[in-house]
Amino acid sequence: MTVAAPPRVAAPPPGAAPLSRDEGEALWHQIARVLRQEIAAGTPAPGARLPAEAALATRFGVNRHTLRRALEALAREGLLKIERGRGSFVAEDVLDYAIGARTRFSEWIRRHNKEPSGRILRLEECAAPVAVARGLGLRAGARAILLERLGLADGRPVSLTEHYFPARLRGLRAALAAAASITEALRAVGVDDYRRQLTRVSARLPDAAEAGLLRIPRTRPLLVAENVNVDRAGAVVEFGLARYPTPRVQIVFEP
Amino acid sequence: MTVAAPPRVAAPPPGAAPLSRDEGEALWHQIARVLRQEIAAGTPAPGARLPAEAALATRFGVNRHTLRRALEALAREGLLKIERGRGSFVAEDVLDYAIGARTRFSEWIRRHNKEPSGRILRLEECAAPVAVARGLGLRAGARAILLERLGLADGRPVSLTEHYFPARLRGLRAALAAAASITEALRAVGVDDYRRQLTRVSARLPDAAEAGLLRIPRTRPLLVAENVNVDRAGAVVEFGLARYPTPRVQIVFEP
DNA sequence: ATGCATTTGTTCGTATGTATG
DNA sequence: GCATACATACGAACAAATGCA
Repeated sequence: MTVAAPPRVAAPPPGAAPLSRDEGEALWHQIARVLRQEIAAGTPAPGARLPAEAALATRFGVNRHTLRRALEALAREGLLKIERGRGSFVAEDVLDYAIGARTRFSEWIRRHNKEPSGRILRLEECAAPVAVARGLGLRAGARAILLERLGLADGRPVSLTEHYFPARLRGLRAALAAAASITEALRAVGVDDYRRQLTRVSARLPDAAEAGLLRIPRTRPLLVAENVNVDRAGAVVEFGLARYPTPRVQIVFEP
Repeated sequence: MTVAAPPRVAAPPPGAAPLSRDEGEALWHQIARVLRQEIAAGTPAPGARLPAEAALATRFGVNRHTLRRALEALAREGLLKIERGRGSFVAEDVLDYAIGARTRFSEWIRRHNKEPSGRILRLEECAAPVAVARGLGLRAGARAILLERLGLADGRPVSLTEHYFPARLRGLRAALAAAASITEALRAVGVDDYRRQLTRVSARLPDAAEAGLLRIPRTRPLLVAENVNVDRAGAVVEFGLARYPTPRVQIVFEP
């Protein structure tokens, strides 16, 4: 009675293991398992876009509905982010930056089981911009030492920081050039302890240079954190201006 | 774009008080004073773009150089932000949101000498999304009470918040509908004190609905703060998800 | 500014297999 | 055997958001 419709419309998967169409595991469940495995293996990488639903459906030889069920499941698990009109993206693995703790960059990165590295972009004496001078408690245009640095975790950029120091810290510039960390350089000029006094957080879109250095599109906001560090006596020793790419980095505050 | 009559270089000002060309106060100084007054009066509003320099020069009947001196002065004062190729903008008056303090919305706004108000957008029982359930310490899909609210300061939107409460707090939904504040509603169901346990801050671009409610362009990032509130015994009583428009709002951590 | 291509979201309809009573 | 309910799977078409030239 029924018209003999073609029962097998589906194309076989090209290279990978074929899906079982037996009565065992549902197709969408098998697909989710395969994708979950691939994401865990690192391809596609965090933040990367998956092929379009139509393409994936073709790859697995299923209808788009079936594939969508698999994606929805992964999105519910938090492994994917689906954005209408744009595509599906592998979730970023977020680096929590704990404010308040006396954390050095390398410690922060290592706590997330990643390898820290960095690159000094600038180290110079300059006139402090207005906002910086206010933070450092200097008059506008006063001399300051500026260190700009790109921080990486497993080779991926995660921070772009400007550190301003009052010029009264004699020898600091040379110490910064020689030392492996800011803490160490400060200790070399007699500041053996300091703490974060205040942090102000905002966000904005990156300019072309920032986007290039941090390897993000210009539509991805930066978290911008200004902070003031003081020594034990309460004197300001550093004004920091850190830019973090979202959503790779989050700032966490735990009183 | 062009105003009524730009025929001559030194046109008289159209509607406002004329500038004095005596040897008293410099023209650019008078112009700066007028603009300062207008900005203080609220038009143009914070964040708004000023007319182009050429248009302003015409309005005051002065050369563009003269006008630029006035704008530069205002920019140095921090009242304006001049962006090459884009225009001059009235500086946003930043609302510092102090994290860590036990701050209620109305207190926060009043501390900045503005009048707080708000609008409840949603008040309903729903299944907690994954991230929320994790924050509340519930299993995924558990029932929760959701309150979504738009916060305003002097009529301008400054926050868009979702508050999730565990359904175990019986009667809370009615209390929220009746009470003027969340603190009050919680007290009505027996939670007489709570504190912020953790705050996680990120940023992203707004979707169309968020941009509309907060009255910002879609290219202006939001600060997104997730926070967990616990009662005196340490039990979670609220999971909050707040979205603040930048740069109108900054988040400040002060340990 | 406008239109176009791409991509996800939604809603129809159809068919099949399994479990239940 | 039959009716029902439910999950699975496929097909087509359209709606809506996005990005780009």
